[in-house]
Amino acid sequence: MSARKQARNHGGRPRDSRVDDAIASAVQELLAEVGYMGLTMAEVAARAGVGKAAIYRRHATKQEMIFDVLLPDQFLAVAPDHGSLSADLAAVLAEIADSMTTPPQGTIPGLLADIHADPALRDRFDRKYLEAQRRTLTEILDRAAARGELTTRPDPAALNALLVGPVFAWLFLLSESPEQLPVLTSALLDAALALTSSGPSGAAVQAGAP
Amino acid sequence: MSARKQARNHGGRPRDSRVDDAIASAVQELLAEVGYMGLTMAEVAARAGVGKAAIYRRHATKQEMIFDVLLPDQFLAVAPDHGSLSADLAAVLAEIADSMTTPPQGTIPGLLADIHADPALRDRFDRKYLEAQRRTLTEILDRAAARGELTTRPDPAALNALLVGPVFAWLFLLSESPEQLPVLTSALLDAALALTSSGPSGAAVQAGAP
Amino acid sequence: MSARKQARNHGGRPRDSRVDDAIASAVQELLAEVGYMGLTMAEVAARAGVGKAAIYRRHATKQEMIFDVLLPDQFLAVAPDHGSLSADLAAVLAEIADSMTTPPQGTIPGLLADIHADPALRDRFDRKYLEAQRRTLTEILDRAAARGELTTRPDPAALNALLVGPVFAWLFLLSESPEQLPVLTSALLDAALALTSSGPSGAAVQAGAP
Amino acid sequence: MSARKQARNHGGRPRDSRVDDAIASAVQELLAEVGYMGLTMAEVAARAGVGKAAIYRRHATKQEMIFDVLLPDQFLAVAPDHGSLSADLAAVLAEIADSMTTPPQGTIPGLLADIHADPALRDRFDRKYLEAQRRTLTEILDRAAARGELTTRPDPAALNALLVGPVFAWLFLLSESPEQLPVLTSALLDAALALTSSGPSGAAVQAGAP
DNA sequence: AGCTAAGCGAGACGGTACGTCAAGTCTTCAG
DNA sequence: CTGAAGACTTGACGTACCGTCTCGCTTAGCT
Repeated sequence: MSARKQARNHGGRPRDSRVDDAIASAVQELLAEVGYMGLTMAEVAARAGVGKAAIYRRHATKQEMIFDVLLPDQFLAVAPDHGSLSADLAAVLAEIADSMTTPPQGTIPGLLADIHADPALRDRFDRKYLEAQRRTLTEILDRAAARGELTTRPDPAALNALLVGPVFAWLFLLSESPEQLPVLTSALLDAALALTSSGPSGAAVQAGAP
Repeated sequence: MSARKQARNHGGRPRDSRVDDAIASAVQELLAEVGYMGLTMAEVAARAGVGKAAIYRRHATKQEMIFDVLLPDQFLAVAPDHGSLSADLAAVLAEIADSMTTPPQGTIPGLLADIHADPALRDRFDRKYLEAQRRTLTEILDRAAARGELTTRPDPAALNALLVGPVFAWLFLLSESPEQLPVLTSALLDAALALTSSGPSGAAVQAGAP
Repeated sequence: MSARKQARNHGGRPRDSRVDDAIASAVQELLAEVGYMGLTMAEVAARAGVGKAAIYRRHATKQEMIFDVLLPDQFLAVAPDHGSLSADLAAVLAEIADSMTTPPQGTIPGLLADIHADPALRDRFDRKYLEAQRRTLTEILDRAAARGELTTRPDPAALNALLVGPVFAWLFLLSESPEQLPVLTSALLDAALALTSSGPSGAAVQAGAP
Repeated sequence: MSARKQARNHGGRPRDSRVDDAIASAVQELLAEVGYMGLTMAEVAARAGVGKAAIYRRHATKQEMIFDVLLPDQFLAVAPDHGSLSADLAAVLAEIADSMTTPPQGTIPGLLADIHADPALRDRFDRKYLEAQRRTLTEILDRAAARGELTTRPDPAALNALLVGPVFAWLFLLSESPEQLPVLTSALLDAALALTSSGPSGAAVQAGAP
């Protein structure tokens, strides 16, 4: 996935997959030790017991390297049927929370900034994540519609933002403790479900016109 | 607010306030032109027609400078009574959306990363923003309670995350267009209000046990 | 002489001449310790207690730095009258020998290679050295002609090559000991004077046609 | 001559002599195109249609490779009797001039620098060239002495330096045109012969004491 | 009015990381 | 074992930026 172009399986020494692993491990360790900004390519190379050239052969820039290492290839790729809309959304929410709490502390904001700074990275992020996420949510909504659980069908992007955003905000904007995440997620689930059972701003209209 | 220590009112030439303005303008312009990562102190100084020392006399680091320039001193500081919980939340939401769309494109993620990288900046962010935000939300909830609009009182942090998170996600995680923000905010308002009128996980329980 | 452009004596912090000296000393020391090829900019900077940028502000490349440091500004610039052609030539020869034995062992061949590899350096070498050398030799020949010491006026370039070449060859092609240089120079002086007192290839003609 | 160790004539595939030629040609071409410093092993291999390993199997280092390719195996090895000292020296001079003008422009200074930087190369240079050169010059002087052409027998090293040095200087120190070399060599021959017919510093003494 | 401390633009300074590139070694597959 | 291909480690290069310091000058405000 990170390989720029896997050499035509003809001549030449093949890439050593142990090098990929060593780089990934070194990045993970160093991110945990020195943080996102403190990470240097020289240190990654040294820690991995690898030359800098071997890194740049795999990742065009430091930012791409971190991106490749931190972001797992599968993300919200599967949407197993849990039997109800509520259970499906809870599963999605759990996976979102997981993907934001597993990387070393403080790397997500750095990564996000780099993604916004580099169009190439942004494209890759889009194709790798957002697409899968959109697909999964659509599937879940389709199933719920088939079950007759939906009064109204919410905008997929809005639902996506509603699920991902608060978790991100809890962790990185409000700096609330990850352990207290359940406080958020249970409330969040209610809120999300509310979107599926009432008119598309009905509450607001009612509340705004007493 | 940005002055590190206003000179002992004794002798010496006073700070030139035109310098502060020139720096702020240069930062704004350059952020728009070259992006967050492309900003250099030398260029800011040159654009502002100012020496680098004059900048560092006012801001301890590059990150602090951007922080000082981008973040307005007032943010959610006031919570005028709009007559109903729904209207109050709508106002808050509007202010949040505004604060995230006015800075030059792509600066918010960079700023957030820097805030997470520097404890000093994080402290300032906390005191300047989160505190005011918490206070404002509490006030609004108090008023709503007094009006009898609350069935249950939601966790303030969760409500905060629910309001701020989706807007942030819409703009910076999903890269949806700022013009389409109303699509999100109207749905979001419904969802937020849902938290105030039903049991703390009632919907989930009901949906989970048909 | 090495300064690229001495800042208009207007604003800005002036160059610190101690930095120039520190660089020159470091280069000299390191050339003696690790040789021409073993010299690295990082080590020069470290030894001089100076940032690399300070070096590159003064010298465009590593090669130029060595050139600037090794080649004294004055070389064969003066041609004091020693009273006779022979004495003048002996003085020139002594200065040539001196300029080739004072730099750290083995730096001259490296420097010469770099001069041939870089047109810019070649130009500077030309203007700085060859010109002065030509001028000086011409002067000496003029004086000798005025004294009536010249039967024939030799080609200046040929005389130049005849004086410089053997010393260079002795030291760097044949690797003979510098202490034995007098063995060469005394013979060389005879040979050079021979060019001034006989017809232009007269000896060859005589020898070739006995 | 260039092979490091010819494989034990035991089993295995024999060296392909076409590879040697391809390497030599590639080096010659590339030296002419990109110069001494611009030459890279990767490019040599590519141009020769050969793997880098095949080069290193034949030459221990880049410097040795160039040395092996540029320096012909025979150099001043033979000293055919031309009938007179003058003619013999003229022949030697011609061969010297030839050996310095045939390699691609500017490679000689680079090669010389490398020889001084690497003791192993220096040894090979010594044994391959200087020895043969000394032997040849001694032979010529012996013949001249037998013919009675020598008033005094000059130091062989000094004579060597006197012959080689000016040619080198003309081409690589003064950057005079190779076409004009005859201007130098004719004068040079006179000067060299002067050493053989007068006292070892007689002219200098005479000139110095009028 | 003069003194003085601080401000000011300019830019050199030490330091540190980046990404590139070359040398020489090693590893695969094919013959 | 030779050969081509190319990945590997090592380490220098030259660039860029940060935050500090130094220069010569200007500008208030206290005495």
